[in-house]
Amino acid sequence: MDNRAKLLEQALQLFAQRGYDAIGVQEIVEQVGVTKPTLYHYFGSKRGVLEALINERLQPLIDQLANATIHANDVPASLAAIFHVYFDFAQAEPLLYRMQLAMWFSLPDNEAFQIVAVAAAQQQALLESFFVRASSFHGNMRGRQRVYAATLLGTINTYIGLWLSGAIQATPQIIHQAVQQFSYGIYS
Amino acid sequence: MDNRAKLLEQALQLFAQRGYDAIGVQEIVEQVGVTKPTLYHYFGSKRGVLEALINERLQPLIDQLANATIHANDVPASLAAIFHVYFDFAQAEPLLYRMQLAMWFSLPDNEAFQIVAVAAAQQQALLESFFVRASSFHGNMRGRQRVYAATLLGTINTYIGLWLSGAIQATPQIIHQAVQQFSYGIYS
DNA sequence: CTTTCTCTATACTAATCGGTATAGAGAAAG
DNA sequence: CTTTCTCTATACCGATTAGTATAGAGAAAG
Repeated sequence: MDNRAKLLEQALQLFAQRGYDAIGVQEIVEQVGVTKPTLYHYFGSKRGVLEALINERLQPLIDQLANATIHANDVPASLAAIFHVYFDFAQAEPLLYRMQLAMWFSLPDNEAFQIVAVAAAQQQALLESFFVRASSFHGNMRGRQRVYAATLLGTINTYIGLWLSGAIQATPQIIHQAVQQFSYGIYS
Repeated sequence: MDNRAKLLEQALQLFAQRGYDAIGVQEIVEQVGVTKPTLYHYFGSKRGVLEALINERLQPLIDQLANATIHANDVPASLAAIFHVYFDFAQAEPLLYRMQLAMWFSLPDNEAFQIVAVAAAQQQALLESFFVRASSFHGNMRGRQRVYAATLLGTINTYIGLWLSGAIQATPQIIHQAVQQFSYGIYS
């Protein structure tokens, strides 16, 4: 593992543990065993470190979400697929997901929020366009894409939060229940 | 308004805008027009400022929640009351609620999280004991208080998030829908 | 053999961080 | 009139912040 990858990994560990603002560049390079110019060579700034982390490691989630939202003819099946994408990703990258979640809930004027907001907007857009297309099959969805997308993400994150804290397991039954719970808000 | 109240109010504005870690003590006192020893006289530390904010301004939420969770014989009515407590409080103190929410989602080793965690644990405890008492009327709830409390808070925060962002209004119909959506995860 | 390019260390900057020692101003109490 | 208590300012503390100027080591290319 080269220094660039080591720095990225260590930054993730620290950001996910104490938060972006609470971590100094010095602490990252010390734990890797290099010095600051090395970090600034690869990433240019502290912000650049987080941007690289988000762009490189969160991209698979976006890609798989794009895949899961292509078809909108079988809404319940697509919803299950979407839940699976998030659960699988959170299980594969728990630290990254926790960090991204914390930053998404951090405040609008915060630097970390602004960086994560780009990736969050992509997810929101994919989900909204899915609901727009689904509305050609379910008339009562029309014009509610934004609320649906946000509620869906809220439900997903509630369950992932429960899983991350060890309160539930990520069984197919639980995922099914989460889908059902969200669906109740749609079809009613 | 005395200096203590001014400092508290300005700290809330800044914490809710850019986050606890991103704000320095200097910035708070400058915007109030006093100097650091004044702040340290009243609060002892930066941490003390946030603690005062949480203890004094978040207490009404805890109190009203305690009220709404006393009776557990009519579960749907109590759930509606709980949702109302949160919605009313978020409407009365939008900045405080946003800040508390961001800190609750910040990471466990973060200082702000540890301060908010106390108040969050009180809410969690009130909700859990409500579900425990409700289980004497609904047998299938037994042993699931923790998951129910977390899911309920997740649903509430999803809807409050939607309201804070202007995507929905806080109508009785919306609150009813939120209660129904959460209930689906319980009774099934 | 020389030049060029990539990477990394030493040593530094100005600014800011949370926090404090000291002192004084003003009101209250004796 | 004096003492005491509450509050606030000046001026400072050592530590840390993000970021950089300079230089050198080592490999690759000519």
